Amino acid sequence: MTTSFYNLLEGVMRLYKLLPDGRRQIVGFALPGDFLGMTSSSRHNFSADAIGPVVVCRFSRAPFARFIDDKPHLLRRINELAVRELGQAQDHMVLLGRRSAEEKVATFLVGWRDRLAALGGKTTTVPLPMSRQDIADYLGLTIETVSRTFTKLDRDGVIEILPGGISLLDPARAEALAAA
Amino acid sequence: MTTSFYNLLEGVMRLYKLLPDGRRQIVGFALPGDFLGMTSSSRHNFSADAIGPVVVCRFSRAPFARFIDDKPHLLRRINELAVRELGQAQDHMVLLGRRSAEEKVATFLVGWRDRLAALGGKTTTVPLPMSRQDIADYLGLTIETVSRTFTKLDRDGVIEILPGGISLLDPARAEALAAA
DNA sequence: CGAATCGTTGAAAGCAGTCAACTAGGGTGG
DNA sequence: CCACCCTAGTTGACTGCTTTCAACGATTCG
Repeated sequence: MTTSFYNLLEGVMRLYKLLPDGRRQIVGFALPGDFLGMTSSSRHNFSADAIGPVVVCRFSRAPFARFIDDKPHLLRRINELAVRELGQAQDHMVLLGRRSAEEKVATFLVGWRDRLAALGGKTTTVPLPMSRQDIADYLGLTIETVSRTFTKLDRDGVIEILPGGISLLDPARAEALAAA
Repeated sequence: MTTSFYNLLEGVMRLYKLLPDGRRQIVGFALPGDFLGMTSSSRHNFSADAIGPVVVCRFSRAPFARFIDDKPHLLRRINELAVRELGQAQDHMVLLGRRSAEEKVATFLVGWRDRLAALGGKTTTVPLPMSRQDIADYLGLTIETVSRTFTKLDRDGVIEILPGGISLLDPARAEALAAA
């Protein structure tokens, strides 16, 4: 596995791991600006693929490592990035281990909105380029449970289901469900 | 939170996060040689405490950061550590999101045995210094489910429950359940 | 010897999973 | 143009794994 480092410039990617029997856990979604490839270096079946068209900036591993050696400043930056990702991973463990389906979905929607907002988008309408199966595999649920929970949040007036996304009708209530 | 870095020299610690309502997720156990404090720097309620007596080597954050700046070599080491932890975190996400209670417990026992073995211990008898509640909060289960699963594995001849630990009677079967 | 804590076990409930049918778009080819 | 199919998503009925509630046993400690 001669993987490389990537900088995602445009599009959305899913990062996941597979069990031998096919069960999948998506460990994260990547958005433009995200840095990929740190973790795939270590052993284990780690995969990433695009959701829709993407533009990436690819760095061969070895040359990149050499390049970094000369720039301790850059290494620090990489390190901060790894630590941030580690923190996000820990947050996600809390979600997977200790939250209900409704909390999971609400947390996902609010978090996804915030990430898109940070890239400079509107905050009420939230596009969801990934499939329900992707969301299910990210939240440790089944596709049916995700669908039912979306419907419930819609009926409750928290969100409105739109083609290709949702609208956060009641952000406060959604954030309450996501309360960390 | 002026936390510091720590190097655990002796003993066992639990690292966890709490939800506002008290739900707890243990994100990892630390053993001698483990490096703590990278993630607690970032915001969020992150806690760590000792399971039994511990000996740690403490580094104040600021001086340590300055010290590192002069040693790019050391920074690389730290970075590798962070990446390794990130990989473990991803493995644990798979466990929390996609595995059954029995698989979770078996995976935990095999993994814990391997970590102890790496520190130079026997491999058949596995001491478990943490409580059932700790194990439950690590695996995203309840204490009752953990207890029942232990009992089941015992009845099935996979393990033998001992005071303060277990014996891996059938490592092959346990590893099959933990199959990653 | 209680009192307290930890762990185990049982019975019942509930949340999410499974199985299956149905709907809605979207693309293709006749 | 429309019939057809294929995929994604929704919904329903039911199952079942894990949780919840509760009692009991074991060990420790004051």
